[in-house]
Amino acid sequence: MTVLRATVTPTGSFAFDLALRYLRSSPSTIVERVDETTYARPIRTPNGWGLVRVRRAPGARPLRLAIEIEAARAKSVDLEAAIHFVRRTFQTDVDARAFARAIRRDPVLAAIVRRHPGLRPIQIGEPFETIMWAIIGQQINTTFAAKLKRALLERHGGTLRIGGATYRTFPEPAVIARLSRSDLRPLQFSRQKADYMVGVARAIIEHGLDLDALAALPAEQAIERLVQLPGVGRWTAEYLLMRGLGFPDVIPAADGGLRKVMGLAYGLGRNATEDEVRGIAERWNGWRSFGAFYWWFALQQGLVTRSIPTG
DNA sequence: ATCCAGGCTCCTG
DNA sequence: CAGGAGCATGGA
Repeated sequence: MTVLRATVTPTGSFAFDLALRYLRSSPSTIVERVDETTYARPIRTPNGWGLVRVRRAPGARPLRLAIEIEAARAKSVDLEAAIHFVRRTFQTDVDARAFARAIRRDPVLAAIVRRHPGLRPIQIGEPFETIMWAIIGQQINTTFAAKLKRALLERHGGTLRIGGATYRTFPEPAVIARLSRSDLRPLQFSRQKADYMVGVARAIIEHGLDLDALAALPAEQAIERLVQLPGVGRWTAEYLLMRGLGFPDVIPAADGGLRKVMGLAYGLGRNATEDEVRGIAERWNGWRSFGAFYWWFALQQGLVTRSIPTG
């Protein structure tokens, strides 16, 4: 059992406490263990599996993140992979000041950001976990979606044992690719969801679909490819780009939660339409993912109960 | 009870 | 090409 440590310095204002708060109330947080001070989860590295822990580095100003990775055997510990994972997950390398400048054009969003500076679109595990979560979450309420994800993890996930503790790892594409509809129906997945998930896993395993490689494409091209997969519509593709591939300027404008919270915040007196969400988000040009994430945060934290005054 | 959830596909007219 | 049913369950 070996532990290696490092620190990561985010560029600009970064609110680790807000990130933890979001994760603690998020239904997708199943693999992770998150408490008031620490984010922990198993990650797959080129050297093997390890457990990453992230905390605030004590006393550091400006804030730095203290990272450690622990593995069962010394040769499995991969500090570089852990650092990369943390930078990607918490989006520590983006220029947050440019975001702050950009959203001055929208006083409603700016009012939220002013009270909660330093939030960034947190990524969900590896891109495969993100797209599985997106498909799981299609149409159903988030409580039930969390139940399905937990069932998937417990039935088909792997296990990582470190120092007497046991952690579950999200099932890899090869595992899901070997399943069929009848394996997932008993876990309460609909036939469609089961087919979509197995189909995406098989596209990866059998047809060479490389989700990570999509990050190098322009957003519209990446979306165009993703929506060719059965069960992946525009919402799901945009969700993956924003929450799994680190695209800074993508918004799943059809999202029910966004339509609800933005309709309220912008004083429409009803849910915003997808077109209205896209229209408002044009004001965040270059940073739509950040804006969308702020509204999800606002929805989740109950920050918006009426139209937000902009005086 | 009825409607609708952090959608998508397939079918109809 | 717009509109609606069905999916599977649970919360409001």
